[in-house]
Amino acid sequence: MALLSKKETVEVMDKLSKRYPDAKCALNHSNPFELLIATMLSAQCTDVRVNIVTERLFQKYRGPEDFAAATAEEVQEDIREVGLFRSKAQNIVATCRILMEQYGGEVPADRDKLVKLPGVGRKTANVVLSNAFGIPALAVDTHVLRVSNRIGLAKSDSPDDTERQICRRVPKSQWSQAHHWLIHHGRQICAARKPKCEACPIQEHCQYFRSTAGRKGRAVKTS
DNA sequence: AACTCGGGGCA
DNA sequence: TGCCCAGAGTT
Repeated sequence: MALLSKKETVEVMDKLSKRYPDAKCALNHSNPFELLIATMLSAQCTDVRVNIVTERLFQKYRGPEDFAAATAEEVQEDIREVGLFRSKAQNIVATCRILMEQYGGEVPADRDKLVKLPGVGRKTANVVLSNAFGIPALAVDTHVLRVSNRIGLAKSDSPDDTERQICRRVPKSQWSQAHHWLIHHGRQICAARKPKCEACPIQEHCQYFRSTAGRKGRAVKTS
């Protein structure tokens, strides 16, 4: 099965953008520091209140200097309601102290430096690089991998290869948004287990849908 | 590449 | 309960 054509790719991105106009959610921070913290907080968190908690957090802590001066226990209490608060509070405080001590209170626009921060991995680093600094990086998680391969935006089990293939077809100006569209689509519609193909905006472009049409209800291997 | 830690959501 | 993550860190 061939990859999507350039023209089809443009149409798919257009439809996803119209379907998920607010897909950026909590990650819509142009400020690199707030984006970094918001991304760390929302990682592995499916609680929609994470957006509210994040905004509230930035009311209290204005910058890395405020987090660096706080205790992990204090921050933990501020983010308690969205879960995973223990390690996250520690990581946020530790990361901010490093920012203050080693990077002059600024978030480094460098992947190697970002992933050395406690609690910051490859995916968080890519989100910050692409969204806050406009640096070519597209974080490929399980959702992006699955959706991309189903619709023919990529054909690979490797996140790195998939990233390259997507970046080769999607205009650079859409990289950061494409990431959120694909993730959002993967959670809301193109789920691993029971994909809601009947509600899919890009159904006619999807190779997976064509290959499974008329076989609804049957267990389908998805990965 | 495979495994562990981690807390919540959901069937 | 068991299974699954808008991951990271370690081996």
